Amino acid sequence: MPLRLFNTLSAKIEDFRPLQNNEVRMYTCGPTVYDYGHIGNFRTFIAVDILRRYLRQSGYKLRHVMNITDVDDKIIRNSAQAGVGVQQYTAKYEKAFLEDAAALNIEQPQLVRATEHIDEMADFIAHLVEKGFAYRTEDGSYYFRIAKFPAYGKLSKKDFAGMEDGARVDVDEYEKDNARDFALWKAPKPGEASWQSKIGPGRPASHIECSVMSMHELGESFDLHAGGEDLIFPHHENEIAQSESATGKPFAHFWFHARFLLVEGEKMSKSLGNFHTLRDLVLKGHKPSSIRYLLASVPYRNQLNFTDDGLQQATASVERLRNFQGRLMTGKFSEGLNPGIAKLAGETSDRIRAAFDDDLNTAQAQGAIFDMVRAANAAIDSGAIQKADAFALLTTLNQFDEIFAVLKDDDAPKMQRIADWAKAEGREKNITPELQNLLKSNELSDEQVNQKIEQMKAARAAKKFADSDAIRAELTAQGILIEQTKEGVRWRRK
RNA sequence: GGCGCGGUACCCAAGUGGUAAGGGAGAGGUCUGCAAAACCUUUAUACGUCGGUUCGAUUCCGACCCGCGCCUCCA
Repeated sequence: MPLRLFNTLSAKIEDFRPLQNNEVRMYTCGPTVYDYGHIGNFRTFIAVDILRRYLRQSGYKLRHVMNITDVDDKIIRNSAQAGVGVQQYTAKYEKAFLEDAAALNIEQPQLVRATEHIDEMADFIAHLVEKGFAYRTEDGSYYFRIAKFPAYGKLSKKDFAGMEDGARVDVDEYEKDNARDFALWKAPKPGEASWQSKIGPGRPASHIECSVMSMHELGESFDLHAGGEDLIFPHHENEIAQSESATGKPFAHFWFHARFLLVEGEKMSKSLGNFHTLRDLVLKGHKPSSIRYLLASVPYRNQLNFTDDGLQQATASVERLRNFQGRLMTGKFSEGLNPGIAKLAGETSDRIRAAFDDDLNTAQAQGAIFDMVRAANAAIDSGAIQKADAFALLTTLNQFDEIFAVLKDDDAPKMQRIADWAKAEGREKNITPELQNLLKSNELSDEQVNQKIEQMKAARAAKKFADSDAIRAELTAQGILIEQTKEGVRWRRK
């Protein structure tokens, strides 16, 4: 069964097949690096990451490009306020974004930057002017002439016939032929970053970079273009208009949009005080894996309500999966195979695949894996699991985690890095006791913990329970959770 | 105003024209020197309200109520 994906362009769920052979070419509208990334950003990028990972798991080769917008109005404004150059300003936030994405196990696509493609953009605009799709105004700005592209509105399902009334005309844009015409290139203004180019001095307007860079890297027609739902209009609509006018060919075939999330039931906004960057959340003591899991839990086209409670629940779910994995990896199983378990693992694997094939239904995939966890745990308890079974179960669990990417327990070092950043930035007051508690578990190395556990085991064997309890208490205080099970002592970092 | 999405148990959240996945939380239990953890079991006479279609609707249609999104910078 092929992957079926919702395509914003057709407004339908369609079979996804690459245009060329087995290679998927996709482009993501990446961040504008003017501030630290917030969880809304990361919901989108995690949705894309899930798509990306699943395409690879499905056997496709992948060419995935994402832009970094490193010049725009906000950047110019903020860097001026901060009193640093645009370059220096964006470098800082690009680095932060990439670190945060990595903390969330978001795989990094090939990156392209707007400021590194100024010449290509100027060429592209010149070409549009030649073909009559764009025009220059007296101040040296360039605009796209919407009247020349009748399909305008096909992505956002807007009908622009006779809809010019109500559109505001910016003071700076008094020379536009039509109020809906959008900027391709902005003439220089005093104090703003500006480039020399074959179409004159200035800087690229907000939509041009994605058209130019995506086609530059992926070709005039490519498979998939992704971003947040807010980009449908005007950003992606404008990209389509520019690109298809320039080439006369269909631009992206699939348009993938992630829905906005809510925070505590309301739209996330700075004024409501529910605006969370990833770093804020970590400083409050939330693990990156919990955040990723929660953001991945609700299928990308549904509204996701991001709450503190949800984060706790996600943490518990991840723990359960990790415990299950730990049981399988450390358990002592006899040689052999139980056909019932092999069947369970196989069926679960199919269910997971079917769930992702169904427009990336992550919630269904979770349902499948937890059904397996429950049945397999019961089987372990009853002694029905043998070595080959444990292996089969782990294989299915890994299949799940190749997409979800939450099993590996490396939260502590990631959180440590963010704590270190807070200190370096003079934000140590934002480091909560909750985070400090979690970081404690990072202080002991695996060897140190194992040593302590050997001491504890020895004390228990000698029935010196007071001694063993003392060691256990010490480890607990260090954030190390001890589990004494039939299969032996297991531990993990809290 | 235009276009669109959603309202499922205490919370989060899938899903289906034939009477409801999964997770969390609660309760009970197993294991254990104790504890913790882990594990198991259990928890919706019905899916916003009211009508309609149907042998049968939570699932289709209509109206209404409520929440949310886009139309303007925003992932």
